[in-house]
Amino acid sequence: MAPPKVLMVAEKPSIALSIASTISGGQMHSRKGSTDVHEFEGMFIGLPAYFKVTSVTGHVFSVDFPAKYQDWSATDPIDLFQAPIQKTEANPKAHICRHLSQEAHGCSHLVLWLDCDREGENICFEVIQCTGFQVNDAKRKVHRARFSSVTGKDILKAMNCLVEPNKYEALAVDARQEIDLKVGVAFTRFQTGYFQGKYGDLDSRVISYGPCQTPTLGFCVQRYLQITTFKPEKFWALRPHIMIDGYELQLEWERHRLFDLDVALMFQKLVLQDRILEVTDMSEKQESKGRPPGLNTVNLLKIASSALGFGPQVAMQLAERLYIQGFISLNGNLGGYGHFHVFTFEPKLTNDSPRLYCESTAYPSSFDFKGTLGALANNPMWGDYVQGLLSDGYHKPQSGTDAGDHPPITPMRSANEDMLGRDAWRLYQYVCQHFLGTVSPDCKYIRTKVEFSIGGEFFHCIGLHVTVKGFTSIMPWLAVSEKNLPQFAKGDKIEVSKVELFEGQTAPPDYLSESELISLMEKNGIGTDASISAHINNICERNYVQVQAGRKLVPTALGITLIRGYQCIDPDLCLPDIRGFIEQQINLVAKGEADHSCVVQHVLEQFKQKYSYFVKQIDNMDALFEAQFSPLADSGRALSKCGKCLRYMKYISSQPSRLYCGTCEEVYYLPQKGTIKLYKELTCPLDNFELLIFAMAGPEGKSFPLCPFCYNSPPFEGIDTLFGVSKTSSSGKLGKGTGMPCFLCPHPTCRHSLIAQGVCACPECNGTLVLDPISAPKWRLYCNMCNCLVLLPQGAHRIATTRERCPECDSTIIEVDFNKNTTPLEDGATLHSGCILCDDLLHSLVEVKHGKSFFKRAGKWARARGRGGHRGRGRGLGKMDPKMSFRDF
DNA sequence: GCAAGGTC
Repeated sequence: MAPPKVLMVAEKPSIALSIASTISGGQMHSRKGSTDVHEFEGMFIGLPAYFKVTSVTGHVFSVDFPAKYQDWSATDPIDLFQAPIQKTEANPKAHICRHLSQEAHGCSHLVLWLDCDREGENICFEVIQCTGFQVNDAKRKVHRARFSSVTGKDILKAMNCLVEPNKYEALAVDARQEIDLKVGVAFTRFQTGYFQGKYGDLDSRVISYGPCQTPTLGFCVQRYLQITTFKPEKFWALRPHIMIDGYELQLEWERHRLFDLDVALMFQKLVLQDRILEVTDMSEKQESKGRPPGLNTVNLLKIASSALGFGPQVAMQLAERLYIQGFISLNGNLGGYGHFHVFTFEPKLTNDSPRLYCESTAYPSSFDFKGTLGALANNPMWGDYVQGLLSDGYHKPQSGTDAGDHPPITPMRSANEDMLGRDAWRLYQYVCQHFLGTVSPDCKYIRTKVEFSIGGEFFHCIGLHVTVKGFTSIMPWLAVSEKNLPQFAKGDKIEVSKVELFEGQTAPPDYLSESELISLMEKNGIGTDASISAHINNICERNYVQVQAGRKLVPTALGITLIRGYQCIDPDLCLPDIRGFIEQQINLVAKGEADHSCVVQHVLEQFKQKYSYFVKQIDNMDALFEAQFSPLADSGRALSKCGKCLRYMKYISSQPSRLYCGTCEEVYYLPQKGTIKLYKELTCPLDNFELLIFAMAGPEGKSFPLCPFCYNSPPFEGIDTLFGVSKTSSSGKLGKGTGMPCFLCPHPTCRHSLIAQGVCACPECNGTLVLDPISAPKWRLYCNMCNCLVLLPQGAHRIATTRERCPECDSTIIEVDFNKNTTPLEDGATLHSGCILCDDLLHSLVEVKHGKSFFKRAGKWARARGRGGHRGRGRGLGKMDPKMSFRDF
């Protein structure tokens, strides 16, 4: 009998590789798939077995509303609270579900190696669903491996005590997903619709709300408000100076500072009257500054922002690259674990008692410090320092304090600036310095305090003398600065040289730094180490805050107005506790103390009430918007004439760009990310609106006419392809700015429709090549569906479509008026019409240019393709297969 | 066009 097959699934490919390497001892066969699969023979529960180890890439599924709730105008957001939700594949193109189902075929055991956190537990059940295993099936068993790090020791330990996946924890994640989706989307749709329908200069595509992003913004605005409401106060401080051996020394006042000038003056007078300082006490204390604990993701992001000037998103990208290239290990959810730990697993380092590491700043007991140090020993930058550590003995790092079950970020390989590039090098350098810091001695110094009295007042000065630099020699920015004091003796009497009355003023705090924000988010449980950067990025992209010099976060008028609005309607909405509340509720589910659907119902009911109240009170928030923003009617410049009232509409250029008819109070969205202008005062034959020309950005961006009304409300049935549909969205959702330009319009007689401007079938897809009407003198056709471009005879005076069709291939006959200096026609004739496929002259003058790649099939490309019976994607642009996309007419 | 969470 063949040995049983065991399928093991990890959360990401790198962990699958580590697990397979460990269990197989490196003796495995790997093959490609949606994700790699590693196969080998071994023992499972005491019997021979055939193993297959593969992975997912994070969540397999994500939640969303069904299609009927996707139309913003047709759905009242309050209905979303009770709406059904559905799970769809998070990345349909990756076919992870199919992959798992195929790999599971014929397997009698499933071992779940997903990360040991709540999200991982949830992914376990996603995997179970894809594989077709059942949790309580005695014949095909499901096992959960619980590992605290991806080290050889922990992997083998987990293999030997497999448990069951925890349904409660998975359900808690389901609950969070549903709550976040419903609350976020309901508030976002409502406030977007409300405020964008009234104001023209909000400059944000969407006025989003979310239980993470909004409190994040709240922190920034809170600081802003502290600054603007700050009242400076004057204060005074007495500063006596003494001269010793020609050096002047300034003493600090025990009272620090006073806010009353008269009182300060009185003390100054007392001191001046006495004139003699007496040394009343001297103390020396041995103090130390501890070496840092291991580096975790959040701290790396903070340092990257505050010391290196990299935003969290950039820092994550740099770190990921360094990880992939094997220069550093990563912890948290960033990139997983280095294989380093697996392959250099040394039993002799593990004589510590076995222990679970729950802190992401703590190193696993099996961490190979010697190996890691050895890897850095030849580096010219800090090689000497490393040699010193290796010969004098490195120190055991501090145990960390942060939660999470991942080992710290450490260097893996030596590198120099040339290998990494400037930015990555700076980050890598920090990782190395930090790692070396964690295994260096603490910094030790002696702190001397000398106390004085004069005129009944007390003063002091402090001296610092470093005895052991320790880790500060590799992290010099943390060094304790030496401060020498002259020799004093108790009872010494010294004459003051002057008694300054320093006048100062209290100052407001600075804007919140990104690094402070990250700390606040971490402290309040807003986001995770992997998502913190996304939330910060979010509030920047939505134009709520701007990152200014020194990575300070300055809220915009929009950000401030939103938060002030929540504060006056329902402050809970922007407080960090809102996340805490959700978290605490789903914790009950995770612990099995409350039923999943009861909790979801309960939490949603509360948010629904908050939502209703918010909608009811929106006037209060609107009063703040009114004071800050301009009504649509006052915004923008007059552009196209409305076909209903025949008055000019206003073009609102701030995103989302749109037209607003003040008389009809209607908004017409436009295609986004391009320029728009009037199209010669031409009008749409259907509704009389003035046509516009939209030009997409870039030299190859197509330009096309559109009718503002038709674009938003396609006039014919069966227009299932629209312009501007998000390509990344699986459900083909419609959004602002999607619509029907003239090149998709099937109007039979309009000069600008697909019928009039279409020339022939696109060689790349099912679309139609249409004439770009304003492309002169670089005349071209573009596909109305994909990005295929065809260059027409260059420099022609005019190129236009005619109403005639080619008798051979049914393409539209085009008419070309060549420039008389460059005309290819005999006798200087300039006018020529024909089919671009069948007319030899025209055909020789066209080139296909598709995206960045440029190709031309030796002048006969179209025919060759047709005649050869080539069955590629779509139909060829050939005379044997010439059907146009308007064949339906 | 919308949330937050994985990871690529």
